[in-house]
This record gives sequence, C-alpha cells and structure tokens, in this order.
Amino acid sequence: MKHVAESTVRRLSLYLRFLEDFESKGLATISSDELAARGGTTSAQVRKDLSLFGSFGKRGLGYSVPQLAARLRAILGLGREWRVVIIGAGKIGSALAQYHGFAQRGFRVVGVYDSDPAKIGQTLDGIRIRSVEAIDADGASLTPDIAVITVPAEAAQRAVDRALRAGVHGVLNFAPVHLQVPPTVALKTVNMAMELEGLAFALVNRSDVAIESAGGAD
Amino acid sequence: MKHVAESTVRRLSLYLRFLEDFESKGLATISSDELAARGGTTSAQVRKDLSLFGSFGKRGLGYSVPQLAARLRAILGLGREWRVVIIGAGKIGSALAQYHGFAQRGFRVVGVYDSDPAKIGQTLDGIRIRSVEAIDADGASLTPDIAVITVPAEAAQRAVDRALRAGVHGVLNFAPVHLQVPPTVALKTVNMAMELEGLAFALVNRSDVAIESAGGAD
DNA sequence: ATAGCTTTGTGAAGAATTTCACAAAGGCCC
DNA sequence: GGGCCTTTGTGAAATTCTTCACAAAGCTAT
Repeated sequence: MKHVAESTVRRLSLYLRFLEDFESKGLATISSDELAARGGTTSAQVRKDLSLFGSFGKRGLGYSVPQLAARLRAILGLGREWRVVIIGAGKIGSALAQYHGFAQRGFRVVGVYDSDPAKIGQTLDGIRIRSVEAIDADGASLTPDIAVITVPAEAAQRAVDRALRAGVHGVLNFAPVHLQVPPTVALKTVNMAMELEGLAFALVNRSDVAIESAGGAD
Repeated sequence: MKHVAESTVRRLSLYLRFLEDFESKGLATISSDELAARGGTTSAQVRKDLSLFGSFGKRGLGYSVPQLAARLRAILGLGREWRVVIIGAGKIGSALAQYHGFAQRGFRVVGVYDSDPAKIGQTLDGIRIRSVEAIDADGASLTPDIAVITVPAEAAQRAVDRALRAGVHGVLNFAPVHLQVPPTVALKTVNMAMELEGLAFALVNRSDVAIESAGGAD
C-alpha cells in the first residue's frame, strides 16, 4: 500500500471520534464537509485521506456513519485488544493507568511498573504495581504490545530497553527525551514542555497566531 | 519575519533541552551534527531551523552552548513568566498542577478550577481549587496567559470560552475534541487516544515502521 | 426517464518542508 | 602565513503534503 503520512493517521483517528459521536446520536450519513468542519480541515482533505484506503462514500449522499466508523476502526487496527504496560507509576503514569477511556478503545493495561519500593505492591485500579526489574520476566506471560513510558528522563531509555526485551513493538513516551529504538518499533513521544513552549512562541510572535494541534517530531 | 513552521518550533524546543543538558555538563560548544544526532534529525535541518532566526554559529567550530541556549530561550519566549490556569482538577489536571518541571521553565500555575463541589476548596500544591464559574471574575486579578484544559470532552468548549473571557491567549487542550477559538488565540491539542491509535495503526501495518514523535493536526 | 441538485473520488497544480551539496569562514599546526 | 581540516549558512533540488477543480455518480422530484 502507498505510504500513509502520520498526519493522515491522526486525522483518521479524529474522524473516528466524530463518527462515534454521530453514531450515538443516531445519524445515518455524514458528508466530507461536515466531517471537515468538526475536524478543522477541508472536505478535500477528508476525501483524500479516506481515498488512500478505498472508496467508502456514495456520491450525492455522503458516507454511512456506522459503515465508515467500522472501516476506520479496521484501518486503525482497533479490531483487537492491545495489551499495554505502563512503566512509571508517578502522577502521570497513575492517571493513565486509571483512565478508562483507553480500555473503551481496546487498549488494556496489563501491567504497571515502578522502581520505588514504596510504590511496589500497591494496587492501581486492580493492578498490582511491580518492580521494573520484573518486566523482562513478565514479557512471556503478559505478552504486551505497547509500553507507555512515564518515568523521569534519566530512566526512560533503560525502561524502553526493558520493554523491548519484553516483546513490545510500540512505545508511547512521555519522558522529555529522544528515545533510541530499532526501526521496527513504533515510537511516539508526547512532550508537554514542548507544547507549552510552542504556545509561548506563538504568543510572543503574535500577529497571525493560528497554531493548531499537537504532534511533531522528537 | 518569515513564517516559522510548527515543526521547526518543536525542534527548537528539543534542541534547547539538549543544550541545557550539555550546559550542565559544562561543555562549551556543540555542532549541528551532535545536536541532530540527539534530536533524531539531520545536521542540515538543525542549521536550517536556526538560520531562520539568525546566524549563531562559528564555522569550523560549531555553536557556543550557553549562547545558543540563551538565543533559543529568547526565541521561544522563555524570558518571562507565563501565567497558567488549569481547568479540570481530575487525574491529569492534578498531575499537571503538581508537576514542577513546568515552573522550572517559567510556566507558573496561578489557578486551578473544577466544577465538582467535592473538589472545590481542596488544595493542590498550595493552590486552592476554585469553581469554574470563578474563572471569568478571576481573570482581572490573575491575568492568566495560558489555559490548560483537562475537563471531559463535553465541558471543554465551555471551559475554553470562559478562559478566553478571562484574557487567555494560548490554550493547551487535553480533551479529545476540536476546540473553536478565534484566530488570534494559539491552540494546541494533546490527544492521547490519538497517539495510541497511531501506534496501533503502525503496528498493524508493520513493514517499515518508523514513526517518531507526537504532533499533528487536530 | 430526464433534469437538477448534491457530493464523491482523484488527477493535477500549488505550497510547504526537507535534503543535498558546496562555497565561505574559522581554527590549528607547521 | 599557507595548507589543511572542520563546520556553518544557504541557494537549489527533491520530496511530501494540501488544495483545487471537475468529471462521474447517485438521489429526488416531476
């Protein structure tokens, strides 16, 4: 298949969210124009994005909401359960472990790890926090797909290395560092300091402020 | 000045982080190559990014670490204090309110708001949680620059509208919705579900997995 | 069944961003 | 000071992403 840009995937994910909204309201069809309006893009962009994967609409009518939603779920790989381990049970890690929105979308937290002896053994939303050293050994039984890294910057690379040994193929990194992973591993970094600095930049260079969304490279 | 791409700003922010690292290690100079290696880019990209703002290096030698760091801080608008209000004192909001990394970089939390009567009046890191309804009135005394939105999706637009009335010009949104703001306001959205779905997509389309970083459009 | 209105799907054009590649500059050593 | 090595700054080329614009389809009403 043709190469799919990261920005396209982000938008698909966004479209899916609106579709689910529409679905719950019982609407049957939606046009690329409506989808675009809610997503802050143009209808041409919506159609281009979708056209990468096939042709899902009906001319003159638009898209069937449930059908398109199902297609997007399939495209995004949401038809299965993704097993997630969270490494770092600090404020952010704990918040994520307890956030049920993930479970709803098929991301199931199967393990939480920390290095602080005071935290190890505590329970977070039904999951016992274990020592980071247990990750390697747990890999075989937990078979995690994705690791979420919420440890301090200094510990992040070690945490990822462990996660990779445990069989993880995707990493969502919240530590403010650029992590080294083999090219077969998908890595995304969310860096809140970077977002705030982006805002600061926009504010001091006020004139045609029109930034939108987060994302970028790390 | 020439238009600066968002991706450039993200990278500048990243470079600054490395520079601070180097600074603390006492290194005097750094080359675009070294900066690139740690940032996962190319040296040409680094030089291009910096060249938008001036010419800071010495040929044959590289960049003076403290000088370049100072320049980047000035460019990114980190020379002053940014006053931040957090709207939504749930898990994520509380975690952010207590995260001291922000204060270090000049982002000072001056107010925390929630709509839950059980939370109002409680103290978070020295700041009393107040009712969301107080935001409008507080604007004049708190003079916030930036609002961080950590309320549920349904409440997000209302929260932003309040924040704008309180005088905010930048918004960092954690709610999974596309917010409407006037074009003079800078908006960034961090959407964790979107990041996870991006990973899921990369994992099911495994072949040349080579995603990096978060960011994009919302 | 035809006319009229709407909306998709998509090549082609345009804009933005990244990479290339190299001349110009600076330091260092003999 | 001349040669040599390194690294910047930057036009030009290449690539990637977005927008344009329009023919092809489908529905509705008559």
